[in-house]
Amino acid sequence: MTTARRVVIEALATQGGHPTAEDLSATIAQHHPGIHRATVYRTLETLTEMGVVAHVHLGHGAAAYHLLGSPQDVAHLHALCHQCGRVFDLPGSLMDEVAERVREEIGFELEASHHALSGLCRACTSTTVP
Amino acid sequence: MTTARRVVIEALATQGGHPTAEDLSATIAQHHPGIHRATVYRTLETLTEMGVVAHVHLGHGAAAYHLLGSPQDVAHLHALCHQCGRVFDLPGSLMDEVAERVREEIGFELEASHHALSGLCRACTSTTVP
DNA sequence: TTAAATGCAAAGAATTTGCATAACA
DNA sequence: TGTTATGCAAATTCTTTGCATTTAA
Repeated sequence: MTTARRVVIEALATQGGHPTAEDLSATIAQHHPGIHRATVYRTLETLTEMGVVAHVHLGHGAAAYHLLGSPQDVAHLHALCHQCGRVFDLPGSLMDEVAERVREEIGFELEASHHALSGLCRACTSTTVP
Repeated sequence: MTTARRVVIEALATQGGHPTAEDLSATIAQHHPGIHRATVYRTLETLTEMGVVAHVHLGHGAAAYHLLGSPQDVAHLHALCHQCGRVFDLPGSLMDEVAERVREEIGFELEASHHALSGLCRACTSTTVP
């Protein structure tokens, strides 16, 4: 447990929303200028392997990191509106049946929370009417 | 309809698998060295706006492009194994119920095929047993 | 002809890597 | 003390942009 790791975990615990590696890197830079971006990336990778954090792929590959097992973690899925970019939380059980079906059919073990779903949120749906 | 667009569409029709913009760019470079990478990217964007092609976000942000309405397009979803990286096709209707539920609950219009699902494929599940 | 598309080169972002140094156990 | 992690800078990879030129309609 090094300083950098403590700081990264702290940032994950503190920062709300769905911070990307770059977001975290930026936040950390403010309070701990000494900690290099590369270290943040490497630390996130290490912590992921250790099972302490996980990430969700939102749009365009910007993965959002979060602590595992934290109070606010309570397994949930994400839906990304590709119009306004907002992220909506969905119940973690939403895909249970789908996962079950995929498991039976092709033996694929779904990790539903690892990729966001996407589409249009209510607000953008109404705006988009041509 | 310009040369570049014809070539991009041709590449999409020809190239199997789930080519990324970079993949397409590379393929095209072999047969049509004149066509610049930037043009491929721009063309893909344009064709997307025109509704001719679409892309799926697989892992790490590398979007896979495909022609819309092509015979082999028949609406389907993708599941990405994050161990071996292979992409599996799933029936397009798989998420219908989920979409319905999300629509009712938060008014979110899901586009299930726009992001891949992810998890472990059968082969990797068995290999991973520690 | 005239607007739109292209090629080029260069700029950008996000992320990774090699290596010497520093910190942890 | 001997790894392992870090800081740094530079390299990569993927993608976008400005602008002059070409092309299609």
